[in-house]
Amino acid sequence: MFRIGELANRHGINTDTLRFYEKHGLLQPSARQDNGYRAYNQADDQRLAFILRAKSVGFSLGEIAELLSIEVDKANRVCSDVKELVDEKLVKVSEKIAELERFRQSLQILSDGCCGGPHSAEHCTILQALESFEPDDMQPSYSK
Amino acid sequence: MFRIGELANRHGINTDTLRFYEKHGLLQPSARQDNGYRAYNQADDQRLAFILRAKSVGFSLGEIAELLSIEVDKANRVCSDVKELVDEKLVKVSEKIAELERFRQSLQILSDGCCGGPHSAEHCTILQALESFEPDDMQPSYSK
DNA sequence: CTTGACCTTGGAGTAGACTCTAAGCTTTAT
DNA sequence: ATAAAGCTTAGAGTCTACTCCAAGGTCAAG
Ligand SMILES: [Zn+2]
Ligand SMILES: [Zn+2]
Ligand SMILES: [Zn+2]
Ligand SMILES: [Zn+2]
Repeated sequence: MFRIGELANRHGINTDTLRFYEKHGLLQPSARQDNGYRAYNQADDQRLAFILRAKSVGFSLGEIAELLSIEVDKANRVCSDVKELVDEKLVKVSEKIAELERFRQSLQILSDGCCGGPHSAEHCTILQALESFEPDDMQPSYSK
Repeated sequence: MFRIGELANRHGINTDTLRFYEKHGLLQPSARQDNGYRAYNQADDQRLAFILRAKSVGFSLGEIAELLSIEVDKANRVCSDVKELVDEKLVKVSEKIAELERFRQSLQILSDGCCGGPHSAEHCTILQALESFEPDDMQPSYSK
């Protein structure tokens, strides 16, 4: 049995984070001590490890909640349930990468065109581009 | 001279967004009509276009404010001032891409290891990985 | 017995970029 | 004349993932 500080410490996180996860339904301590302190057991520790691993591969807390709900009901769930979540996330991450890649390319083009020296900004190609390019000539940001 | 609705319409944005930009110092209407309505002129229209183009290459509103402060004082600024902002952003965007690429790779490995079929989730390699692998060791269940 | 570390709670603050609401005035169309 | 559309303001709400704060209870050490 660990108290909140011990558990937080073992995982290198803040006690506030643990209370935050609790409030959002991700991790309830399995018991309370007589004095009201949260009491976490081995299973809680493993659940937290699961949460942190899922975070480390990019899942949001909301997505982790879905993953956990499958995990605790494994026996009645199938691979496709799990893989679907992973693949949906893969799509979201890939789309975000694609958007950032467009930004990167546009910024690189902007950067490459500018001398970067003590040249007056009145003729700076970066400012000129931002002043007059047509939106279609630049990669538009996608709106969700 | 345009009223707020017209300007918003011409640029495909919301009037609230225009008021928001104003409150945050990005775009002040050059005048007010007698009835108190905001009156935007051609220069305001161009400044808005600048803002939207900068947004489309990934700049945040705070960064756009910096860009604008250089733009309006072009004569006393130099290329390096401008390029510096672009290059800093390029670094930030590249870092974010790198992080997302790591997520993508981990997710891909997770996805590849799972059959995705009607197989019981009790033996799902994705759940097993999240339950027990160290984040750095995330590997497919089979080796290629 | 007091100090200090650790725990409790509810609630507020942060960042970013809007988006919406309420209450009310102005203009346009019927 | 009246209703719809558009404008005004200040301020609140949204989303994500914490992080911090205040006021106070608990516990081991000196
Ligand atoms: Zn130059
Ligand atoms: Zn330049
Ligand atoms: Zn399977
Ligand atoms: Zn599986």
